[in-house]
Amino acid sequence: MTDAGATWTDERVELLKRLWTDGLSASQIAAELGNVTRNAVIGKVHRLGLSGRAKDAKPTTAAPRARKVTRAPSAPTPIAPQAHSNVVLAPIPLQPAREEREVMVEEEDVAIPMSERVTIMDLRESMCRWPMGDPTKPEFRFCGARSITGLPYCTHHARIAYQPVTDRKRERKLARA
DNA sequence: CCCTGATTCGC
DNA sequence: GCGAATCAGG
Repeated sequence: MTDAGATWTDERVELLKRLWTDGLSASQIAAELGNVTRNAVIGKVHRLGLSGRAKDAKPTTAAPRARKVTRAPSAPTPIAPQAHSNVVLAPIPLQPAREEREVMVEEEDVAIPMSERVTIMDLRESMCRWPMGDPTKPEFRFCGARSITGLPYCTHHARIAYQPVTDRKRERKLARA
């Protein structure tokens, strides 16, 4: 790949258009595209002639805050994935090789407070999008912890997601001597 | 302080 | 055309 993805290809422009029309904020889109800042996104949006998108149930500025969804305890509303096909798509992290996976699951289980897990409806750009569980099931959740600004994951999951596949385990052990 | 989009202007 | 810096605001 000669270009590191930091160029406006047709695909990226299409995604940009779709996300912008869907009401996502520039920074959300930037984080989703990767390798671009929110300024770049805004600049491109204006150059494309898209500004002020649909005036649909939008307050004034800012992204649509997560809505609180009330559901009856006896009849939990399943979250249908197909119903939100044009909303935020969670980037599925690369699945590490078996050795890494053991470590990953281990740490994940320990470090994540269940109380912070959120559904896609409550997911915000500033929240960790680490997918948990089967996306086809209603129980599917995201980590939801505070994400690093500009990254889709919290510090914990960013570590896991972006870990170089090289010797980090040995490094850790050797470092504590 | 967190965030939003809008504009300018050097590249 | 591009986007960082800046501006103006919630």
